[in-house]
Amino acid sequence: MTEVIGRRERKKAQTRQALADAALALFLERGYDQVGVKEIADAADVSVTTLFKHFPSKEALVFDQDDDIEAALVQAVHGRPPAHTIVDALREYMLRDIAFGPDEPFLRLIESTPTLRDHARRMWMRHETALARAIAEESGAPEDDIACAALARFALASRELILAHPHRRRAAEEIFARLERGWRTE
Amino acid sequence: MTEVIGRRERKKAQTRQALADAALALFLERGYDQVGVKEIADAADVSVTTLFKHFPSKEALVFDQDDDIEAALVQAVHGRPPAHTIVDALREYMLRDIAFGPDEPFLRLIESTPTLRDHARRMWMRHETALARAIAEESGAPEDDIACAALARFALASRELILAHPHRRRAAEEIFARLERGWRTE
DNA sequence: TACAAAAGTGCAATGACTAAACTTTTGAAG
DNA sequence: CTTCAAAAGTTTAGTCATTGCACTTTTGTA
Repeated sequence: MTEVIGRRERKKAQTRQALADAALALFLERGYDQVGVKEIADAADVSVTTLFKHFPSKEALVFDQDDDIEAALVQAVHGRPPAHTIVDALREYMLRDIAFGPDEPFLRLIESTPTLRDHARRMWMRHETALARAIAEESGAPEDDIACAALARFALASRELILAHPHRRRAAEEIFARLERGWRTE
Repeated sequence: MTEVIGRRERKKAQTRQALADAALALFLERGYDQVGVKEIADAADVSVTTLFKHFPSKEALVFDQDDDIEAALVQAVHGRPPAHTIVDALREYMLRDIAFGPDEPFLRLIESTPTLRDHARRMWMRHETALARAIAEESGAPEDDIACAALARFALASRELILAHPHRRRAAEEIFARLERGWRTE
């Protein structure tokens, strides 16, 4: 019983992966709206019903690994180097995420599909409260402090802006420098 | 020919209004998801197809007068009192909008319906570029200046935050005071 | 081996939205 | 007052994502 993952879970993960892969390939090739769920299910050789057992929606097929992000985000704030401010930590997280993040064709797919754009935004904003709480803890403010909530929201909202900018590092530095000035505790 | 608006346009506006009214009444009574477009069309005594000629989507029925906002927003920045900074203008606009804005049951409807929440956010964010341009013009920055874009985005994004806060005026003042500090030109 | 849970299937339905072809209303020009 | 084209509306039939239901197959385990 050393290997907890049996054939069952492996197969499950396999079909899930097959679905995500098939979907992404088709989407990149012909565009999100030009591909039906039926086609994706066929390509992965499962039924449409099964597809929806693995993914709650068509959009979710594109954002395979939403999880982990929240933990990483909170960790970035709590585990930052001692010399760094909270805003520093947020800037560094964003830069790291963007560098190792998604490749260009993928970004273009999302950018050019309103539904996916929205879904991506939602995905990020879903972590807003968790991030706000982490910030509040670190700065000793009450849990529902409005300034902390605002900082969390603005930091997350800046992601899209940074991604859209030709020179991402510079954009991130500019934005977070201003946030730093506004949220500095003196 | 002094009155440019004929019976035609009046009738058109009438059906449009009838649809919006019927929709809102039904939504408030039974909830957004519990009302089908068919019902709304019936209540306004038109066909479903006609409904979609007037409104591009079911959600749009709730946000009847999206227009004007953008103009007001830009005007708030351009026409601000000489002593006011851009951030002052944005804060005042938000406070004014919230004060004279939508009533509580309406807000609760939107708040409690994910689809509508998203649509509202989209609605506001659609004015982001217009606002960013206005800010850039007023501060003499290049049209695509990243700091101006960020300020526009953050100001709009703060709306939801302020609305959710028990003491809205205080929340707005706190947030915009920090934006002021970050975006001050010295 | 036998059995229950999990994974998958097929089918029918719902509900938002669209296209196409057709009818009625209305504004305006002759 | 008639005529005519555009605008507003209707019907019908469809597409597409998503869900519920009843059923079969696979797989882990007692």
